[in-house]
Amino acid sequence: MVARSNRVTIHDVAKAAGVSVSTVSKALNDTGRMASETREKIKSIAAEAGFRPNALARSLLFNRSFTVGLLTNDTYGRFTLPLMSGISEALVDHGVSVFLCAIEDDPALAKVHVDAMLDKQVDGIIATGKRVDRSLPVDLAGLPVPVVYAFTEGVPGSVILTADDSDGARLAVERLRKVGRKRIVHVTGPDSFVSAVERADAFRQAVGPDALVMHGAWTEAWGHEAVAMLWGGDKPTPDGIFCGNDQIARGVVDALRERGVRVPEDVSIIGFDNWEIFADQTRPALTTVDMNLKELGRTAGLTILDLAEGRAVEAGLRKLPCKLVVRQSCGGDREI
Amino acid sequence: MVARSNRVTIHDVAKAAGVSVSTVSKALNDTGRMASETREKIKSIAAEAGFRPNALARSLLFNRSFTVGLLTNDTYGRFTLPLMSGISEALVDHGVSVFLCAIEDDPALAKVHVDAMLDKQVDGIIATGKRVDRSLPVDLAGLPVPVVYAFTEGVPGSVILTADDSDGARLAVERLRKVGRKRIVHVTGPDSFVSAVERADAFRQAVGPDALVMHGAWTEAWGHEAVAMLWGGDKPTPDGIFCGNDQIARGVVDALRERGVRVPEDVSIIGFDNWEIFADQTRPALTTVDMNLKELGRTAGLTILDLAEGRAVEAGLRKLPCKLVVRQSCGGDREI
DNA sequence: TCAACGTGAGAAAACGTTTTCTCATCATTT
DNA sequence: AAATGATGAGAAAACGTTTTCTCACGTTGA
Repeated sequence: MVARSNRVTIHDVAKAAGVSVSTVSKALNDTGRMASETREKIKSIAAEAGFRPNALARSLLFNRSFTVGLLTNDTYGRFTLPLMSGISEALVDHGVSVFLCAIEDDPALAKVHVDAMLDKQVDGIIATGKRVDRSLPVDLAGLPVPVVYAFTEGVPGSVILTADDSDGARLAVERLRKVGRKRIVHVTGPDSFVSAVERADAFRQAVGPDALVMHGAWTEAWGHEAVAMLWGGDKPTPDGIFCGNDQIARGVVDALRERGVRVPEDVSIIGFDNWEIFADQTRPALTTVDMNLKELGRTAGLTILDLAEGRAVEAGLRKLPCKLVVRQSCGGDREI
Repeated sequence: MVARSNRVTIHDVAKAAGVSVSTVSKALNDTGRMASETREKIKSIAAEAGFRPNALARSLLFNRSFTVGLLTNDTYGRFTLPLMSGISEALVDHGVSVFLCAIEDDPALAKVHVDAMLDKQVDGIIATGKRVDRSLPVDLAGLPVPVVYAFTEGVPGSVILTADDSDGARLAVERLRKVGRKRIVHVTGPDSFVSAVERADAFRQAVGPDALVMHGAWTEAWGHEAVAMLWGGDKPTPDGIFCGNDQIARGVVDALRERGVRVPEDVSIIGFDNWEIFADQTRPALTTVDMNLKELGRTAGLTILDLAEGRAVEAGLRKLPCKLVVRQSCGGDREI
């Protein structure tokens, strides 16, 4: 047929132990009946030979590949990597490995990857992306394996996991209040993003009816611009700014410094995302909302496992809480 | 044994077509002898039934899983993601999927993942990391599958792929010269990094014996600090700065702006890494050296495939050329 | 008319496991 | 002494493919 490798199989162990393969299998799996002496002998011979069962053969038998696919169009990895990390962490204990497929918004490529995963009999597929209000360029409904959507739009009736944006906004406002801020504004991304809108709504709810929300791009430049607008007029300037992401926050902090406004003494800043490369490098380092993506990944992994093993899982959208990561940009970080 | 799935197998097709499984197999693979009429009929029946061969079964037979493992300790994904993207792109045409395993510098975790990959009969393993002069916390020598090291330290005698740091430095200096710069300095990371040293050496080679190289941290803060040092004394200030990464470059650009020094009119800046989130967001946007990590990934993928299929591959360190990505921070970007 | 040959298609083995079933042996009970 | 039961271990089937071998049948040539 084809060149055989030299890996040691259960047959080799059987031969070495002078027993049948069935006996070896039962010995190693602690099943069946046999003299405990035989069992131990076989175990030691197998260990010595470095025998490890071929997972492919077991998969074929059990119809379980102990493999899941992670499909993403987030080429940057901004959201995918923490998620992946959580998934992997949750599943490695169960002997499950993860196929990562980056599909770059290309429907044809997506289909190729999905088919390849299906052919390899993945136990399930986790779909993720870079926005919760956009779906991947491929239809995952009606697949012969379970699907979980994490941080991306999913079809109705499916399991969808996402971060609770409202919770994140509440956390931020709560903190700003706690450090004594009264005039709080929200500088965030475009209102075409559901996330931005949800946070803005929760922000208004928490701050009050006349709360100011400024929509713009998700960029540092918009942070600068927003500061120019806020400090440029003759209205009273804010003493607390909740930013829609860490890049905007970075822009805001830099712009304030250029104006001689002190952060956090004069104004408290809170970001969103906890993208460490920004949050940590900004001076002062950003206090920011963390979406707990790793935890989200862990949940996604365990959910797909439940599904794969036939346990019932409640369908629908499930929002996981955020957490606040306290650094210096908001103040109050020493009080603890 | 276990719950069977309802996937359509070759047996189902055979039954539907009223022939034997061997005939179906030969029909679909265009092998063997049979009436072309039979062949076509079987093909159409298979297509209609949506038959796709179970890759697990083929793998078992061929001793090839069409699967490779990517092992990384770069949790950030700064280097791993472009690499992964290239690997995947190169291999998807060959029906090969990629297991991604993030091992976070944990030897035990690494071993677990490697064992899991081996059990699943991966055709090869690609190791990668965050530095070319550090190795992963696991010994990959003597594995029963081929290993390729990409952007991480590998054992002697193995295949090691990395970016050509010297080439990158030469590219940068060449460009600075081309836009007319005479007093060029290099602000880079710690000299404990082989990459930093290699680039520094190539820089000196290109600029001349009295070239100034400043080692510091890989941070924006160091960029600021370096500018303070360069502009703080009474020596002539440089008119071109080659930075060791984009974060330093960002710091340098910001510090210069604060001093009223114009970029690129007065001073040309070139970064390293082409980390778009920095390079693109800096004002002016950074001209920077790109290590071609995606191409490196592609090469790594094809190499592991060669190895897996028994083709000879020359062992040793192979350095792939960099490329310069021209934006605005160096000037000369309109001349083209 | 008979041998040689070509053609179409199926049977069976193989890949490496696990599990069910069967069976031989030996000890215990009547 | 014969029947029963417990114990230890192996044979075989199964998972879904591919490939080699075999064979029946029909055609061609002498």
